[in-house]
Amino acid sequence: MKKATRRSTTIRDVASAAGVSVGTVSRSLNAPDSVRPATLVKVRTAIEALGFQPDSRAQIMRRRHTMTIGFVVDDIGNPLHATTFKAVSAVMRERGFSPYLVNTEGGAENEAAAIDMLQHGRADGVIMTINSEKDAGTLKRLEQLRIPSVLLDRDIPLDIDAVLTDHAVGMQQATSYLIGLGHRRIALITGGSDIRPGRERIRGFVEAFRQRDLEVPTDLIRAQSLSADYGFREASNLLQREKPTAIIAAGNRILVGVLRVIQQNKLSIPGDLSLIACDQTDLALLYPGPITLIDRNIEEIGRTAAHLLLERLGSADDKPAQRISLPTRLILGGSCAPVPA
Amino acid sequence: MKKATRRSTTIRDVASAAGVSVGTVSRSLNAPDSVRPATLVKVRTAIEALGFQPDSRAQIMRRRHTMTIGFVVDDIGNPLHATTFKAVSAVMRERGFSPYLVNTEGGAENEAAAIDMLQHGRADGVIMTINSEKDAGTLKRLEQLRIPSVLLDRDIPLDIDAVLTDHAVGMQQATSYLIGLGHRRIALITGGSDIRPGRERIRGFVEAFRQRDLEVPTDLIRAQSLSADYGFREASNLLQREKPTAIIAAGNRILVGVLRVIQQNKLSIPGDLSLIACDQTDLALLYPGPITLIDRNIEEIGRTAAHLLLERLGSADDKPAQRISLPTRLILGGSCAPVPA
DNA sequence: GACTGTTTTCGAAACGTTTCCAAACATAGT
DNA sequence: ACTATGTTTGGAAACGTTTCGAAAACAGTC
Repeated sequence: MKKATRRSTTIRDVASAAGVSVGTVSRSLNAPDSVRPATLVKVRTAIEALGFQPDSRAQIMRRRHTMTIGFVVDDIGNPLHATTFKAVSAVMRERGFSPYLVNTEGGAENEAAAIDMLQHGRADGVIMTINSEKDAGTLKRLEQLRIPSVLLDRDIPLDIDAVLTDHAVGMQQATSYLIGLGHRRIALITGGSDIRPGRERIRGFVEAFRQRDLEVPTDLIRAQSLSADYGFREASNLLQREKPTAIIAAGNRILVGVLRVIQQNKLSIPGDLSLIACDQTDLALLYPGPITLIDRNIEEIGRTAAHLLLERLGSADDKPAQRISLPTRLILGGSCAPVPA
Repeated sequence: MKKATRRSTTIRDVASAAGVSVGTVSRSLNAPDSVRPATLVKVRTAIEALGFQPDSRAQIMRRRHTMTIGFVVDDIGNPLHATTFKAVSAVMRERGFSPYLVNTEGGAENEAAAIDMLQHGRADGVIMTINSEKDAGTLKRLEQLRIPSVLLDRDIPLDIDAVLTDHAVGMQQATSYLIGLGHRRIALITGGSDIRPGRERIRGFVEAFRQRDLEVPTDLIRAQSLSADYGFREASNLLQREKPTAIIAAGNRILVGVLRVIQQNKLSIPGDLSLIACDQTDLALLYPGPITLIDRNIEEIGRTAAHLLLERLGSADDKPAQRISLPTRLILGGSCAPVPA
C-alpha cells in the first residue's frame, strides 16, 4: 500500500480539469467579472470537485502584500496590551487586514527576532511596544524597517509614527491631588526610566512638588521595572523603612504587587495609606472599592495607532512621522484620604 | 529628481557582486560548511555591502515550512489565554519556532478566517480554542485542516489532539465542599453548555448533589456565557430573587461581574455569601482576601499542548489523536463559611 | 461578409528563493 | 602522468501563483 504523496492540488490541475488556461483560473478567482459566466462555472465546478484552495505562500510571493499586520508587545499578560490589541484588531479587520500578535517577553533578542520575522513580507505593517529603547541592535533594525510601523508609548530618535500617552501631566495631577490632601511623603513606584512611561511619570511627579516649592521626596521614588514582583518588593521596603503616607502604583502589574503587600500587612485603605493606581483594570476597579486612578482611554490608543498605520499603508510617499499624544484623566475612587493632622 | 524605485536587492545581485552563482550564495547562507572559506568571505562581504536580506516570502514558498505556529483564541483579554500562550511560546521558541497569536473575538466567521489564514502555509501548526464547537463550517474546516493542530479544552467529534481540563471533578469537589459546609442553595454561574467547560462543570455540580441524594438546585444554574456582563446580570438576579447562600463563579470573567454585584450590594464575604471562583487571577488572589478556588495549572496546559504539537510536527505519520486531561485542585481561601444554623 | 472595436482567453514570463545534477576542480594514490 | 575520490561550484529547474502582451473569439455595423 503506497503512501499517498498528498501533493495538494494546484491551480494548474484546476486549469486542465476545467479545460482552460491557468491564467483564466487565476482571474476567475481574483477578478470574476473579467471572465465569461460560462467559463466561470466550468472553473468553479472544477475547483469544487478538486477541493482546490490557492496556496497562500505562492500568493504572497507574487502579490507583494499579505494583508496582515503584526502587533509586537513585551507581555501579553498585561491586560492593557490585550485591550490595545483588540482595539487595533477591530479597526484593521474592518479594512480587511488580519492582525496577529507576537509576544517578546521583553528580551531584546526576541524583539529583534520579532522585527526580523515581520521585516520581510510576513506582514505589511507593525504596531509595537519595544522595551529596549536604548538597545543599539533594535534601533538599527527599526531604522532599516522597510514596512510601515507605529510605536506605542515609546520615544526613540527615529522618524517613526508613534502614539504616546501624556504620563507627565497625568502624574503631575495625581501628585498634586495628594499634596492637596496634605500628603508630603508620597512614594512613586513605576517602570524603569529607560523607557518613556517611567521617565515621564517621574517628570510629572517631580514637577508637582516643584510647582508648590516643596522638596521632592526623591528617596521615595522607585523606578526600575513594571513587574508585580518589583511592586511587591519596593512597597514592602518603603512601608517598612520610609513610612510614606501615600503610594502611587504607576503600572497595573506594579499595583498587583503593592496590593499584595497591603493585604499581607492588613493595612486599611485609605485609613492607613492613600493609594493611586494607573489604568482601569479589574483589580483597580474592584479592590475592596474602586481605587483612585490615572486613567487613559486604551481603546483610543489602539484605534489611533491603527489609523496611523492605515494611513501609512495607504500612501507610499514618505511623509514625516507623526506622533500623537493622548491625555490621561484622574478618576477619584475611594483610596485616598487627607493626611491625619 | 527621479524617485528611486527601491527594488530590494536579491540573491542574484549578491551573486553577481561576489562573482559567484546564485546557488553558491544560497548555500553560503544555509549551509556555510559546504562552501570554501575563501568564497564564503567573498559572498559575505557582498551581502554586507548590499545590505542583502533574503526575502522570507520566497523562502517560505520554496522550503515548505515557516517555523511559525499559530495560537488561536477567542479573547486574549482573558488572562488565562495569555498565560497559556506564554507557556506555549516558551516551549516552542526553544525548539526554534516563532509563535503568534490570533484573536477571534469568538465570532464563527473570524474563527473561520483565522483557520483559513493558517491553513495554507502561513503556519506549520496551530493550537486553538474554538468557540463554535457546533458550528458546521468550523468543524468542516478543522476536519480539512492539513496542518498539525491541538485543541484546548474543547471537545469535537474529530480526530484532533486535545488538552482538556477535568472540570467535572473539580466542580464536583468544590460543590461537595460547600455542601459539607451546610450549603444547599448553591448557585452556579458558568459558560454556555455548548462548549465543553460549561457542560462538564454542570455535570460535576449535579453529580455532587446526586452523590448525597440531595435535590439538585437546577433553578440556580446559569450557564450561557463566560463574560463579565453575564456574571453581573445573573448574580444580580440570583441574589435578588433566589437568595442563594453560596455562588460558584466558574470563569474568571464571570467572577469580575459577580464581584461587581457583591461590591454594589455591599455584601460581606463570606459573612453574607460564600463564594468560589475558578483559576488564580490577580483578582481571585487579592480581592479583599484570597478567594477559595478551583485551580488548575495553566502553564502545564500550555506546555502540554506545545509538546503535543511538536510531536505531531516531528512525525509525518498519522497516528491517532491523543487527548490529555489535566486535573484541578481546590485551594481553600477565605471566601467560604458554614451556613448559619 | 468584411471591418472594427470590445471582450475573453491563452501562454509565457516573472516573483526570489532552494535544490538537484553535472561539471570543474583539487587531492592523493599508484 | 593518470586515475580514482572527494569537494566546490555553476546552471537550471522548480515551487504555485499573478500579470502582461498578444491572440482569439465575439458582437455589432455597414
